[in-house]
Amino acid sequence: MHFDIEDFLPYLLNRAAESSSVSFQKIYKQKYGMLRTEWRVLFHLGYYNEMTASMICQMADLHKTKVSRAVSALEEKRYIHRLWHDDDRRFASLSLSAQGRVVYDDLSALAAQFHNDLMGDFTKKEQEIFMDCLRRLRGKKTLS
Amino acid sequence: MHFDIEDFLPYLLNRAAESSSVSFQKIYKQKYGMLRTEWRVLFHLGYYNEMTASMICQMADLHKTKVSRAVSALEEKRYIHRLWHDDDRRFASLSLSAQGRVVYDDLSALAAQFHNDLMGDFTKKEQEIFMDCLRRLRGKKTLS
DNA sequence: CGATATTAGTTGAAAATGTAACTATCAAGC
DNA sequence: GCTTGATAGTTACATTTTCAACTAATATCG
Repeated sequence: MHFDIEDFLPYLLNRAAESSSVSFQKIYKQKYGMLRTEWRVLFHLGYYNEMTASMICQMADLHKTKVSRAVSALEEKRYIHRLWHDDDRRFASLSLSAQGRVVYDDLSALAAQFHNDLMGDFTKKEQEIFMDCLRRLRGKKTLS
Repeated sequence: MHFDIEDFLPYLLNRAAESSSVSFQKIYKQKYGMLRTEWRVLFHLGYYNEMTASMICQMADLHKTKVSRAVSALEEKRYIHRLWHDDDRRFASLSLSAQGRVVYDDLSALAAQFHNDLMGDFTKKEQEIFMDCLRRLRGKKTLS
């Protein structure tokens, strides 16, 4: 079976992912001193309003230690609140603070714009297929 | 402008990239004790036969310190040779050793199979568009 | 030729990540 | 109620990565 380096999917995906992430990273890093994982947690909270850390782990495909550290960092920046449940004191509801909401509103607008810029070159049809492939790919594990 | 979390391209790309890379990583890690960057350098050398470190940096979108360390690791594993140029002693030609070639042949065959498994669900048309989008995306920098 | 600038690659320290072990809380079975 | 097992989240330590400073060799320009 022939191996073509420029077509190897994990490689192509990684380069495209890195390329797009690094450009957008500059924004949240410069403006708000956030790391990639922090931005990821922040936008989940901004979008879904209230989640526990483990919900974020599941939805965002992040390891719990990464989330734990991002949550601490975001709390220190005063971007989120953490409310420990009274009925089950193992877990806490996480939600954006007023300040965190401002940051989210700003960044999510920029993100939307960034997304559209990236997609701008593609036709509607291409966009659909592209996104669809990406979604179907995620979570797929082969050669197990 | 609306921000939809499940459609945000860098996020989708990252998850798809991570998901596919992590699965394949198990293979070269278990069989040959290689890191991701080492596998990346190895398959460039296997494919292009002879390159300098800085050529690899460019082509593979890797930072020179990462490549430098990967090259040292691969040399220690006896998978590559390093030949310092006589006419310009700043740089060295890197190439696979016989043993490295065996490893490359094995892994590239598995990689090709892995790639096909990943792509298996997509139609020919989808595959084309998908790959094309990925290639066009790479290197694109927006919001500068 | 000699000073300065570039380029290839390496190294060390700091930051981030991954892994495994840990605490604390709750659930289930007896 | 007590033991055993699961779950939420944190912490410690080892591994990787990043960033900036470095060496060494060559190129440029007076």
